[in-house]
Amino acid sequence: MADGPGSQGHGGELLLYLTDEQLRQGIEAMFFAYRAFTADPDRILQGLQYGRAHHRAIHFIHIAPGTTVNNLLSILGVTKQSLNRVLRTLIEDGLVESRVGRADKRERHLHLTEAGAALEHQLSEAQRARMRAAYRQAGPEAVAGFRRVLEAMMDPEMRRHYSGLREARG
Amino acid sequence: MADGPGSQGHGGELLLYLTDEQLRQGIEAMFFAYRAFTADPDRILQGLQYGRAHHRAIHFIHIAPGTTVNNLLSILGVTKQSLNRVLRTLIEDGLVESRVGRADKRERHLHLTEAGAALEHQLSEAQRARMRAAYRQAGPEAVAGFRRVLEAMMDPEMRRHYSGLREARG
DNA sequence: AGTTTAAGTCAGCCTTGTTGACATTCCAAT
DNA sequence: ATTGGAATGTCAACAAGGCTGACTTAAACT
Repeated sequence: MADGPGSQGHGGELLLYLTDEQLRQGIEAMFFAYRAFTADPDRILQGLQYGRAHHRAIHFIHIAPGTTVNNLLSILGVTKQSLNRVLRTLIEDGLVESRVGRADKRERHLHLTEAGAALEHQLSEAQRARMRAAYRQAGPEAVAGFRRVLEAMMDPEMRRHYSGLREARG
Repeated sequence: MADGPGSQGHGGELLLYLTDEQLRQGIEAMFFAYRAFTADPDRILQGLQYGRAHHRAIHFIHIAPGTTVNNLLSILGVTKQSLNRVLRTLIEDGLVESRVGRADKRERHLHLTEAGAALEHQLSEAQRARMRAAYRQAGPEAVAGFRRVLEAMMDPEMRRHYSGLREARG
């Protein structure tokens, strides 16, 4: 505990960044950063009838237009009952469109309407603005490290859903 | 969208890491990584009667033993009613001790009991294990960048509560 | 003495997660 | 053609953990 990260002990940086104290600081940084990261969209959604769950659904429908409910379920990691409640209000409010599948008519393919895309843009722009500012402040090398650590932290199954890898490494 | 991060266009890395697509990938990486990051403690708490709210309280009481209820409130960013519900069960279950302040008897100073410290260690070790693995995989330079970006992303008021800065820069 | 502050409590509401049971629709295999 | 299973949707009930508002108690400040 007394051995802070600034210490220039014999171990050098190669080992020092793995001390419990360093790890604890990383844990706390994740907590505070994630809180800030969700704060802006939360503020926007507060005015409407929506919450974070709606944001997540809108985001992933935007990323993967035409995705099925089942696929969205596995990405979001919630029950179909939870997702359905959210999805129903979004469809009722005309933000999301549910199209019956052609090949498999049991499936519903989800798309954003124009209004849905507009809200998506508003929400994501708020998040992008914060991330853009953080990226600018930290610099490109820090950003590369940031991404590497986050990717290493994900569960392998979740990494499958993570579109960043497809684009970045493809 | 067609311009992935791997593209070696004329802009070079100095500008390319600020494209909307890059930012979107950062946003998604935060989402999936944070989910993984909280999954392990959540699993442990599921067996007990506790949730993520209890974990947060235990964490910050561990970091700042003797902290007052009001201080904890401002760190966690919840209402006293919400915190009180959590705190009450932790005190009843003998994980947290509430001591009347000496200088100001209105204040209650919070401490973990031995049992509380044991649970804290179990929870934080699960998180440290994941972070340690990610840090190892990404390397020290990536870790430094990771921390820089997270710190830049925090709200300034939250940065006050963030103990990493005190230790790292002090 | 009167006001403010710290903490706690009660009641009620909302969002978002959970189970379990069940209906419908459709594909696919027998 | 019928049956089995998969995908979807719905109803009901429940819990965690946020929130607001109103109110009390005790202590400290002015």
